[in-house]
Amino acid sequence: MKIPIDGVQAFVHVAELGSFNRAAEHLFITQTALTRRIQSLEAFVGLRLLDRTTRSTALSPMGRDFLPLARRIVDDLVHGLDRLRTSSRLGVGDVKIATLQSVAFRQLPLALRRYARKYPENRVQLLERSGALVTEAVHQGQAEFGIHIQQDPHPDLVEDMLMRDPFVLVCSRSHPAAKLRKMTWANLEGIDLITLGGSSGNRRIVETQLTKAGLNLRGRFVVESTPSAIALARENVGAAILPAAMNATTVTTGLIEVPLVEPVLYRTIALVCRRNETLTPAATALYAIVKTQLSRVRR
Amino acid sequence: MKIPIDGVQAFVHVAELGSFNRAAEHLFITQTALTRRIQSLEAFVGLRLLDRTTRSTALSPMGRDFLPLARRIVDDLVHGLDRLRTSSRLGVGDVKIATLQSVAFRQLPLALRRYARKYPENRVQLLERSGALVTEAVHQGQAEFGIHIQQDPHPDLVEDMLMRDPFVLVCSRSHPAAKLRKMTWANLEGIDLITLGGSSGNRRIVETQLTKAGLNLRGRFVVESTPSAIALARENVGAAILPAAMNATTVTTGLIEVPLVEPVLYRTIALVCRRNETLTPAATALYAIVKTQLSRVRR
DNA sequence: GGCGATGGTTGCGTAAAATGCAATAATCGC
DNA sequence: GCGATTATTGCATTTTACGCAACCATCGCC
Repeated sequence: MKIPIDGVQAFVHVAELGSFNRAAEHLFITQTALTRRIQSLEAFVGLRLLDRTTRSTALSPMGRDFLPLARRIVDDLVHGLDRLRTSSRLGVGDVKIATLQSVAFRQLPLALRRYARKYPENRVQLLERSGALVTEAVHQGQAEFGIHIQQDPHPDLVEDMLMRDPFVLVCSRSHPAAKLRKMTWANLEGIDLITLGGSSGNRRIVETQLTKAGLNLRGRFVVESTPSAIALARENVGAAILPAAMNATTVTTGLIEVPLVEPVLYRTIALVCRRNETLTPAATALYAIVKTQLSRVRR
Repeated sequence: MKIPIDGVQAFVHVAELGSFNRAAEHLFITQTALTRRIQSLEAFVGLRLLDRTTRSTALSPMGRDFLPLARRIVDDLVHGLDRLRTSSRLGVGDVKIATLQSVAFRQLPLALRRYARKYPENRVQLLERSGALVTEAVHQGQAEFGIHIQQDPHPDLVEDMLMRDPFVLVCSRSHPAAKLRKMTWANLEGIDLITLGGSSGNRRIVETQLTKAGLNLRGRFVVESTPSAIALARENVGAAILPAAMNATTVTTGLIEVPLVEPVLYRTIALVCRRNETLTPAATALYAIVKTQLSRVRR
């Protein structure tokens, strides 16, 4: 019992154009085929929808009743499918992604600019989260994919490494550490530290390392975001332990960046999305741009 | 570029049941065929709508977007077609017909009773008109068919004769004419006549004949409807010229009916509908009942 | 950690449906 | 009446859908 959708479509066209021939043209089929479609439809429903003489065509009363519904169905179908098709061809649509706040304001803008130029129609919504909240947003489906710090892999999620970002000590030119070529974690002893706190993912990594180095001190200043940490360092109230990828700040703010070694500690930034879920074309496109863009960032 | 409606339907079922196997069952096809339908649809739109692993099936983001629309389309289509089908099988639906007022209150009730018993769901609307207004109502599509007095055939309409209804003289028992076996038109001279006026179709016929008989008199009383004419005759203010089919009145009201001869004048009652237009099943059914019912009325 | 059960996919032959061409039929306008 | 226009039908052909069987991947279990 197949659905005679072609018949319905044919019916709508004939009803609107008042002629089999013209309708056939519009549908790019022969008028013969059109007749057959109408016949199938009428056979299917068991009544005549179009009263046709050899000279003209008109709706029967039942056809008149059916036309509005038929028209709506066909329109919905054609437009709906069309929308899907164009979205697949052009990557049209809205995207929602979750990202670390630090990445959002540092590396992402460039990627978003490229994306915006390539797909001027599309909108992007950023969910700026810290630490595990990015992962959570992706997991719960609030975002199509996320940019987060790589962690114990969750079975429902897939990660895709973007870059390994070493931690450095950021301080003002006049800070005692500013003259060093590098700095060991052990030597941090006695230095006033500005660290990231809150639910930051960096926090977990850094504190683990500090403890390992025998420094049980938490930072003297604990802030919630990178921009605040930099502002404090600029005031020379201490030295901030930050990911190197934040380093553009050193250029624009005149701060010094000293590599932290023994060991070099990284945070690994990765793209994350749900396993076995196909992204929307718009998301796929953004994903690709973010990936090439962020993995080519100098380290 | 055929519309993959089967794919859309399959998609909806899979999305709702969460399983290819179950969806296939519901659609009474093999699961293989179902896979193919989904594949066609996805190929058509160019993107994945269902993310399926070997163990489970879920909507992709695009699929989620598309589902509501798809569901509506499929529902509309199935229900719409189904409604047409059942209406064709059972003659379901409303009917609007135009009829002479005289027929409406005299012959039609019986036919409508039969119709109502056969199709208890259906509603019937009567447009009671006189004379040419019945024809007009049909012609303009206000009624699916009509019961009118046959006349010059209009090219857009088709008539279907029901009965020939002779005119008679109706008068009270005490009226001078009540004793006659028959009455010629010429002999009407000097009798006070009750005739139908207004836009009545009878009026035209009767007046033509009166003129032909040399009686230029219009009726002494001219009324607009048969019931009024009968009421006047009952009061013995004159004799009414009426179609014989109205004769039930003689039984219930004690009036006498005298055939009018030389010539016997008929009004021909006919069904009328638009040429080349298929009636709705409901109308077809009513048409048939009216036809058998009214043509078997005794003359 | 192999193994059966479950669930989706693919190869291929067959059946069904849609299509187009050519011929036919019916009607309109001249 | 006759040519022009419009819908329908016969028939051959192409296209599509379908089902079976084999296959592949994963889950859960012993």
